[in-house]
Amino acid sequence: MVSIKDIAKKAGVSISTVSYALNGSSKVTEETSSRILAIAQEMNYIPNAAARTLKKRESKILGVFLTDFKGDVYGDLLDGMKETANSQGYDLIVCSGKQSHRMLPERMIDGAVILDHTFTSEELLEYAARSHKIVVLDRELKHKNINQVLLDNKAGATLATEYLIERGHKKIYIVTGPAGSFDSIQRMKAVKQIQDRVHDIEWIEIEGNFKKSGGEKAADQIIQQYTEPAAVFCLNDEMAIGLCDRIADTSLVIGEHIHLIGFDNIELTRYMQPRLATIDYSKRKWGALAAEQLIKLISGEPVENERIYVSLVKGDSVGKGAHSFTPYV
Amino acid sequence: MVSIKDIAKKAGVSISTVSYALNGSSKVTEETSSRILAIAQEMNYIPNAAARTLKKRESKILGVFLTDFKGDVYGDLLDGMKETANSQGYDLIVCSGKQSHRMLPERMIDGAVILDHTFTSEELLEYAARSHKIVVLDRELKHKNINQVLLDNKAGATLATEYLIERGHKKIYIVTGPAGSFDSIQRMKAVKQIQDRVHDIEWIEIEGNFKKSGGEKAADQIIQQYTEPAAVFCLNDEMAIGLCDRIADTSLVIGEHIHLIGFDNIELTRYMQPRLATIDYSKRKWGALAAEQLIKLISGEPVENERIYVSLVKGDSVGKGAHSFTPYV
DNA sequence: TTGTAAGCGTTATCAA
DNA sequence: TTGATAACGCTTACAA
Repeated sequence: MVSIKDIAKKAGVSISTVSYALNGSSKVTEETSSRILAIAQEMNYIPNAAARTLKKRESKILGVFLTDFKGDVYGDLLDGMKETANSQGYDLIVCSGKQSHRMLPERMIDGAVILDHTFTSEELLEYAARSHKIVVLDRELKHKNINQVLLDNKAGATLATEYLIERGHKKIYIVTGPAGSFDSIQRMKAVKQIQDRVHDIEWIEIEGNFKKSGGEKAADQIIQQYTEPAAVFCLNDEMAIGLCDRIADTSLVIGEHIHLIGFDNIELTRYMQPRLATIDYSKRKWGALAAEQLIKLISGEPVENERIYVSLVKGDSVGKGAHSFTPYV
Repeated sequence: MVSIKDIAKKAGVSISTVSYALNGSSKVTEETSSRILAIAQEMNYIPNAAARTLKKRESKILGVFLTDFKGDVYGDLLDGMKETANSQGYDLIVCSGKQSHRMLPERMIDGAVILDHTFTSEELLEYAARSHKIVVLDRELKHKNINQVLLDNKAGATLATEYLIERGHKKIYIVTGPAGSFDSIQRMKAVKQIQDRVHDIEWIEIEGNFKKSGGEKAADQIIQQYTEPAAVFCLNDEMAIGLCDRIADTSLVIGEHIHLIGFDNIELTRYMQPRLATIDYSKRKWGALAAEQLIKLISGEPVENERIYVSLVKGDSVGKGAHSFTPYV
């Protein structure tokens, strides 16, 4: 491995001169600088990241932490993050799993974006207390080293629920996320506000898990209880897909007997028959904003918590209900 | 930031004793060791990765490089890789984009898995020459520091093509990948072998790009030329999906007028109407094997190139052709 | 069993 | 404009 020491020897200068030349400092003459650069090139010199990180106390790397690599939500989110990070001179790495948490406290990365419930909030606060910079996408956390970029869950859940009501449905199932999930809790809050306001509707809550299996289990219950058309708000698309799968095995038809809306507008929903109604938001923007906030945090700029806006995507998975002649306004 | 120096001072021992204790060496007495450990705990000590990496000349991190984060193929592949890596004491990070290439030569990671055509083969050989360890998933490359874990593309393409022929189709479109793609070239080789063998079939090749847009463009051509039912082998599922999208806008029906098979068996195909016929392989196993081979390479164990086997997934996207009464055997 | 000290490859301060 | 030199935080001979 060739180091600046080797270059210095070959060029007949000191290592500090080499370092300056390599870093484009104006302290060395154009002449020596270009001579050193040429030698470095010739010797196939490549700097050592660990040494640089150790000395400079920064790696210029941002880490994103995901619960797993499977989620369909992530593609655009990560691309948005990468683009922003790269444009500001940072590299982005994606990590998953308990083992990888160490990257942050061990200072392998300069900051972290969290979309991963395997981090407890206490853990994150601990890192923040050690002055590590963090952007959370999946919870609320107040600390000067932590910034939030959250979905407008409440607006989304309100849009979805009101859409079902507007379409004349009077029996509405809500399939929730797993118990502790922030997104699920937020979305449920919005649903409950509507429940308090609108009284002529039968509400049935089913605990889900944000995974396909949760939708399948919910479907089983709904099928078993089926007496008349009903609407279902799955708090994410993946469960809606699981639910569809299971319904497809019966004589019930989505959009006719079961009226379904999801949340996330993942790619797959576009290919469902009928098209799944859902809540959309720009995943790319979400990622870009998260990276931007993190970099600001790192450079000590002041940051405000941010919010990602959502919109309703209509779809034939929600048909007209028996009571659509008395629309809710 | 608390370092072993601080611990040493507080414990009244030397830094080397602290280091030994922290690393569980049997060179220090149980007594001092536990005292040191307690102090470290109390001081919230966390080791510095850069320093350790610099000194030990290894990071215990494996990198995977992907062309982009969007691909639908990656979830299980990465999970398989992560699982194997973690079980062997390595962390896994996922990188994408030209900028991130430096991770390997700058020794941030101990080795790389490549599924990313933004790396040229020359570039990879250069890294290998610098003794960096690499596993390639998307090309053939011969070097003692490079190992291949490749799909059995030829077997897959043969299965797919023969399936179309068996079902009695006499006019077969092939939609290829982008010009330089290794997978595309390999798959085409298998197709061409069949072309040489089976003569009563009309073959039409369309250049694609392995993306949805390629399938859409191919569809346009096929629709325009349409006179009688035809079969199409899209060299990957994504193009098959794009093709379906476009066909859906016409009066032609998949499985009746257009008989379609893809390659990859991505998640989405299961939700298509009708089910897309395709070629399946275990993405999880692929990832696991890649990680395993990379770790062997790093530890200096001998490795052989590996192959991932594939199988045919039938689907109603391929109906019977007019000539199915004379099956090809 | 513990301590001393060298060194991993950089950056950066201070003198020359 | 350049050079000596001291860190950065850690591991690991070798000495005590």
